Amino acid sequence: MTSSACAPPTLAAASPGGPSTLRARVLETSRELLASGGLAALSMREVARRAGVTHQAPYHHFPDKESIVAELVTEGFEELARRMTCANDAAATGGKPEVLRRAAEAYLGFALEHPAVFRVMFRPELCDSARFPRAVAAAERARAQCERLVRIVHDGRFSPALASMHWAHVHGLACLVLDGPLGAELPTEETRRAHLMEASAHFAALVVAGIAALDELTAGDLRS
Amino acid sequence: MTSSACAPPTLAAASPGGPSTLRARVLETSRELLASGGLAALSMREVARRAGVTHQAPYHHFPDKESIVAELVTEGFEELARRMTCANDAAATGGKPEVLRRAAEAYLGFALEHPAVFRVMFRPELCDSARFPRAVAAAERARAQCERLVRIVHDGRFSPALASMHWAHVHGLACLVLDGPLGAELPTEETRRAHLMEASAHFAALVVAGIAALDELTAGDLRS
DNA sequence: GGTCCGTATTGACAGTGTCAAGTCAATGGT
DNA sequence: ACCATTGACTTGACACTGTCAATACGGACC
Repeated sequence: MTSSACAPPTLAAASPGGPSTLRARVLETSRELLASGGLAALSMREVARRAGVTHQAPYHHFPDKESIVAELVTEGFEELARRMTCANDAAATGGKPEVLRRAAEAYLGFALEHPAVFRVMFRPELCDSARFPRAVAAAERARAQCERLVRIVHDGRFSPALASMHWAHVHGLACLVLDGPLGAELPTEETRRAHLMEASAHFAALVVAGIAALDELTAGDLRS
Repeated sequence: MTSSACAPPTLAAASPGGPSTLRARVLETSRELLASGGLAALSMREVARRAGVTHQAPYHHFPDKESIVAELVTEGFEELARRMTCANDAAATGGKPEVLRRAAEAYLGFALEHPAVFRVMFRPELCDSARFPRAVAAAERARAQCERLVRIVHDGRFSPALASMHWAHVHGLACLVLDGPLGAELPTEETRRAHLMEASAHFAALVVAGIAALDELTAGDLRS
């Protein structure tokens, strides 16, 4: 319905009939606990309990709790990067507002569909970057797509501050609706999506119009 | 240097020579622990230890840990609302870009100067809104200032989505620099502030130019 | 003087993450 | 065919957490 292009894998990857190895089951259960009760509910011992093993069994597949979280974070950033890449790949079709709309939909769609994972992805203290280079690499890939978007929308121009502006727009919207005051007022995922896309449309319209106006202005300066 | 107007109270309020009552000392110690080691370091027992009392003494002033966090969150939103009010009060002087700059400086300045409190303020699971109406009231006050800003910048026009767009801009920047990839690259508070204000200046310029351009356009439509 | 109440203490309980051994089955080399 | 090794898992412990319950102290008030 929303976007049929690109590969469609979800976050809970792999085995369809139910994971057989304990490692996979630990990850699966961790995802469930994280999604249902937040990070507070994700406990080593509860994971082991639900997996039907002793409280130490998971330690043979993950050295500590942080490693499980890091795995989920990595998966999250990979999926996010995938969605953003997918949105940017379609940039040839549609004008700048449409390009921005698709990028926002990718980012916000991920945040709305995987809120618990999204939250954990941006808590660096939970996932030491030195210990888990795969996670930062995946995050880097997502960020590269943000930079690509900037060049598309700003006619090849780029600056770190410009990239931050765009990233902050979608990221701020996601945070506000997940953990901010907006969350309480917009209970269902549909109303959230609608509100976020409306805010994002305002942003896109103003930015695109602003770019054109400022370009016109500097062009005028050069002409005079 | 930055802003001399309005009242200048910091977050660590009250008694100057060192708090005498245990309640005040608990709050003070909690602030320190939160600032130094994040929420993981804020433990009831550690607070009691540092205050030189038994592990149960703090319970006579706060029914549980959540109440301490809620108090810090409330203080945080009050200070944030104060800064935003202060910035908006100066809206008479300066054009729209300057108004937006001051608002961004208020929000981002608070986030940069009190990062640990800021983070906790946007974790609703830590501070049940039903139990702590004072916290939500303070948050509401901050939000009202955001709406005031929207009306100032958009010539009296207002919509929830527009407000979300503006709030998301500053909030997203703050989150990215505190917990996102920007945090790792911008180590000092000064470089962070500079980068954020540059990104915010881009936003202000594009939005203001965009508003003017879109107004021009609809005016043209009416004329034709 | 006696009573009450707010403050603080001591002790316990369940829960957590994690370390250290121990059990047991499969595997691979000689 | 035997034996050593390795990996997966269990059992048991430790330190730490938040919180409940019962207890002691000390001043205020009647």
